[in-house]
Amino acid sequence: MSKKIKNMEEFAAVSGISRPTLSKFFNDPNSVRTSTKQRIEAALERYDYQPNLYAVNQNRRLTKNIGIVVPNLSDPFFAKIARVIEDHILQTSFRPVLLGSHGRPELEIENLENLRSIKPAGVLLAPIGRASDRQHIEAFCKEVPTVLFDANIEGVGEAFVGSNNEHSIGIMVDYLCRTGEPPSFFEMKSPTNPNAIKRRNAYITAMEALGYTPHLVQAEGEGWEFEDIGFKQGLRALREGKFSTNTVLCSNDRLAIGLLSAAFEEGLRVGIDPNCALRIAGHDDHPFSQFTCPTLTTVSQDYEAIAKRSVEALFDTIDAKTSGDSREETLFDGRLVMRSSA
Amino acid sequence: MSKKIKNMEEFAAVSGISRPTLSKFFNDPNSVRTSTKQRIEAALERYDYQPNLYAVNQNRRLTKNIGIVVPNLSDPFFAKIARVIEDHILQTSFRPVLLGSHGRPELEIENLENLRSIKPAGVLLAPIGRASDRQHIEAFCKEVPTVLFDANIEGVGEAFVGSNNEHSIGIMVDYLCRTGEPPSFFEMKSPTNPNAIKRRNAYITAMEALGYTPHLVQAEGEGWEFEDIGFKQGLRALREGKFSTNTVLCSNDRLAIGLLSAAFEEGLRVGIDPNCALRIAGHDDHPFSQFTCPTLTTVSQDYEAIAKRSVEALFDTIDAKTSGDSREETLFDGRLVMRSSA
DNA sequence: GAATAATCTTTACGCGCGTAAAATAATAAA
DNA sequence: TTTATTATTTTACGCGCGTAAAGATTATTC
Repeated sequence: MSKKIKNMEEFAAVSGISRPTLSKFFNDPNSVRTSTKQRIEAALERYDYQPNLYAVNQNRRLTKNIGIVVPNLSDPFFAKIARVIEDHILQTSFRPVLLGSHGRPELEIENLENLRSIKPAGVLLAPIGRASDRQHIEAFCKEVPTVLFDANIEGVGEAFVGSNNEHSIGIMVDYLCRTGEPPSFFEMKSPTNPNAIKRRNAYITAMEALGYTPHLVQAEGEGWEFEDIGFKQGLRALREGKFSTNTVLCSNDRLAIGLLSAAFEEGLRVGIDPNCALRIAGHDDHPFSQFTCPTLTTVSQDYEAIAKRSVEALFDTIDAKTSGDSREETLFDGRLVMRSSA
Repeated sequence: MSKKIKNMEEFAAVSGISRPTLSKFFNDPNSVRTSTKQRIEAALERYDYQPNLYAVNQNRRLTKNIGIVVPNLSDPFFAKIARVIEDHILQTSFRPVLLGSHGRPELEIENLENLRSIKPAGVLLAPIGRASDRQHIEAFCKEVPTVLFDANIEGVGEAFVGSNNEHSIGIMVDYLCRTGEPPSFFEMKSPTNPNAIKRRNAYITAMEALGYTPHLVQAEGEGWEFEDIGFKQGLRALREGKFSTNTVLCSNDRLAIGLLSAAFEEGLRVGIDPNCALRIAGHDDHPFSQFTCPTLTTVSQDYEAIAKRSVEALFDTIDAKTSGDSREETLFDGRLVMRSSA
């Protein structure tokens, strides 16, 4: 708790330990003898010193940084999964570096460029999706071990970890059909996210398997303001009677939250009860979906499993060093979360 | 679009520009003659080179990094304001480094430590609040120019930028009293955030000024799961008839969202209409408050102004170099957002 | 076209640390 | 205690870039 130490040389002088040994210690405290380790730690108590991050990393080919890039940190879904991933990384000797792309492909690329300049050991990337600059990302993945999560880009990155949309939409459609009228599917007309496409197809497949005619209701609009789009386009769809039955399955929870709001505006009672006019279901188990009115029936993505597996997959490829012979795709099944909206 | 360049020396060779000039260019492209700049930029098109970040910064006393630390990135309020701040910084030659503390004071300190090791030019910090390690933060602020925002810690940092809670609670109480029964105040019993204390006091003052008796309803609970606390404790308060009138002003929107959900659960109609059983108002204009059912009447914090002023204040102190003679506190007035819940 | 100013090149050193090699010291095994 | 093993110290060099100084080149001005 005293004098400020400038560099490792100086710290070596005051602590009575040679500089190379200190260097070893800071790289891995257990690589030195226990008695030495204790002496160093005692000295660290008394003197305020930490190695210069920039000098430490300048000769390293790789650092101990792991980049995390998500499309939009303002979306609680990504905030949540990023948080879980961060926690997993913090439990290792690596450090997470979290970047959000604000939904903008240019920023996504810029984030990757910036990451490249800090020479990360690896990167976990949830691509924006359709709008992403595939070429650029592909080039990046060739230089830095990268695992994609949430949104897949075929053939890019060392691995992909995400949700099994076929399964989750399947169980939801089954559930809805079993307990009431078959659902229409409410989605963005031109979704940025590839999961949306998979969900649409899964919906169609599931409906046909049950002998029903699929019915898509597509919302116009671009961007990430899903609640707003869900509200405005949902309101219009409700007024124009676009939904073929009393049941709507939304492509994601944020759209569902908007639709819920629109239904309320229209004075429509939403819920599973027989005296309700509408049933609405979502997908993702968005952090807020348990507080909507009524609470939202949805499919929970397995955040924990996706985060854990993504991190594992990344460390696997980092350790293996053998880049990209086999690209593994891991999909986790969702879980039906029955609440009161459907 | 070709050969990979290892270092500036090599890039100097292939581009025909001397290394010191290149160094100048990378520090400020406009510090070299236009013709030279063009030659360099042309070479950059053909060769893949970017200066080694670590080598660049190792001799600098300060880097071009600005740290941003918020209590919790999973809270859309902080996600949003962080996003606006990031945008402001991106418009300068500085780069934002965003860190969330997951609501944990240890992580907050760790984030600051990590920031210190990257030698940021300055830091924008929204402290967790009561739980924050004041001593540690104070010590940090003495080394790195730091501007606090959202939550104030008296005397710490070069400046503080936040909301004028007295004003915003004042106008809300006025509005509620003018249009119906005077409100109870629903809040956390022991809030982490200092704004909560100010809002409580502002509520009491405003009520007394209007000749009403203040009535506090305090929710037990710790942590950041405000919606959940608002729901559970709100449900109990409703059942036990804890609210003295049909009107409730919540300390923040997330609590209000929980209470809204509880009211729905209890079959209570919420809204400004005469045939409704309850009026609920919030504070913050949380991104989701326009999609609740009913939409939430609240006070909008001036995100844009707070973000802008915070960044300005930080650059002021960075430029001035003269650390902390006068600590400036800037408060922005909120704006009443009338929607349908109250 | 010469004089002045601005810019560039050459040369050289330093930053703080990683790390290799050889010598020395501390520990463990015999 | 001696020997074998492991850990530490000494010495020395390199990483990629910032930057200072002095001389050479270019642009600007009259």
